[in-house]
Amino acid sequence: MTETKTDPRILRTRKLIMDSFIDLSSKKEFKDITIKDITTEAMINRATFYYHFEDIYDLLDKALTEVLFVNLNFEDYKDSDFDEDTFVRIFTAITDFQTSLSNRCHRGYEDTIARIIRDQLEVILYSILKRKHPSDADEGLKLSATMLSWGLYGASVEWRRSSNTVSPEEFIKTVTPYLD
Amino acid sequence: MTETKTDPRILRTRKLIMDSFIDLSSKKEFKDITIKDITTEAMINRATFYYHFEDIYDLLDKALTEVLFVNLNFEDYKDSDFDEDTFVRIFTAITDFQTSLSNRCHRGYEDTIARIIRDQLEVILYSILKRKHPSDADEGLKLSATMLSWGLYGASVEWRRSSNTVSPEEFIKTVTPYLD
DNA sequence: GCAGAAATGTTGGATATCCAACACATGATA
DNA sequence: TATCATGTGTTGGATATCCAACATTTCTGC
Repeated sequence: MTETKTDPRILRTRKLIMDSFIDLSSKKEFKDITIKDITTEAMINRATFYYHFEDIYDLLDKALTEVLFVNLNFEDYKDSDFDEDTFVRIFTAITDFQTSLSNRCHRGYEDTIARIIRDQLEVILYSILKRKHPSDADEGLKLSATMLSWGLYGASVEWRRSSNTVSPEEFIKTVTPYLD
Repeated sequence: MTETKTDPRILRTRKLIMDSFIDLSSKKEFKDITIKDITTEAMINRATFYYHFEDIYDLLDKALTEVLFVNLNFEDYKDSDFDEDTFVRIFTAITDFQTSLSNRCHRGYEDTIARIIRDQLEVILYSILKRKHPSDADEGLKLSATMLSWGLYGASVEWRRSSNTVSPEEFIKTVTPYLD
């Protein structure tokens, strides 16, 4: 393991910035949030922001990735099998994430959000597949993970379109019988 | 004015420490809270704690002073006269403060808390008296402030003893007619 | 009582953060 | 167009914070 622990100041500052950003984004449109707004709320210097993030889009990216990662709560089932329960939990995490975002104001960044969701899914799905088929070629596993992540994301879009007529659990369970 | 603005890192760190302490003190007895607990929660190094506070008693003192200061909300009436309304508001702030403390676990530190309350009151009362009688001797004003602060604190003890049979407002209004 | 563990304080060198200043871009106003 | 205000991004020197190590005190179990 390349375990090189990061300076706690870095963790703390990133957390302060991300928390402030998430907090602000529930009060303002993303386009109206300035870097000064964020650093003021976070009680850190503006220069320090640039020590951690390229720009505000980089922050958007990393903050959403972080939130989704927490939502997915990977630790809970990283050792479990690729069963229906795991599948349902992942799907529910996605829909929860999107619901929480719809309360904030990220209009115009749907494509960014979609990419973040698929990227995170891909990483997780690959690690599960890899454990199930340790000896298989990486290319095949990676492509499977990619396709599954697109599929899951697509399903979440479809679920949103059906506007809550059925719970995420019910929704995804209608397809799990066809997966193995 | 000797306005020398303090480094924002200092303000931020003190806030992190105090907030963590206040948070912890709602979950544990004061005597069971260690400095490591606080610094872990605050995400700061233990050595940094000692950069800001002598020890945990110093923190208790400063944290309670800060909370009481916020409760008193001095800015709101620092320009107002020493009328009944001001008097009632100060008294209410004290009882609110003590009520909030009774939910936390500071048993055994009643004397410390009492001293903090009187000290804060004294500062505020003196500034109000000084504005009302700018030309009077400081000794007299200071002694008046001291006596008033002891009196107000004593009234709050008496009010707590009467265990909520009457609101703080009603309680203190019964004596205001005798003050001028 | 005694030994081990855990908490308190302290220190010097390493590093993240701050500040002030700067150049540049953007948008509003006249 | 020109001007002013506001936001973005960058830099070098100053400073708060971190770390690891240490000595000391206080707690805990036997």
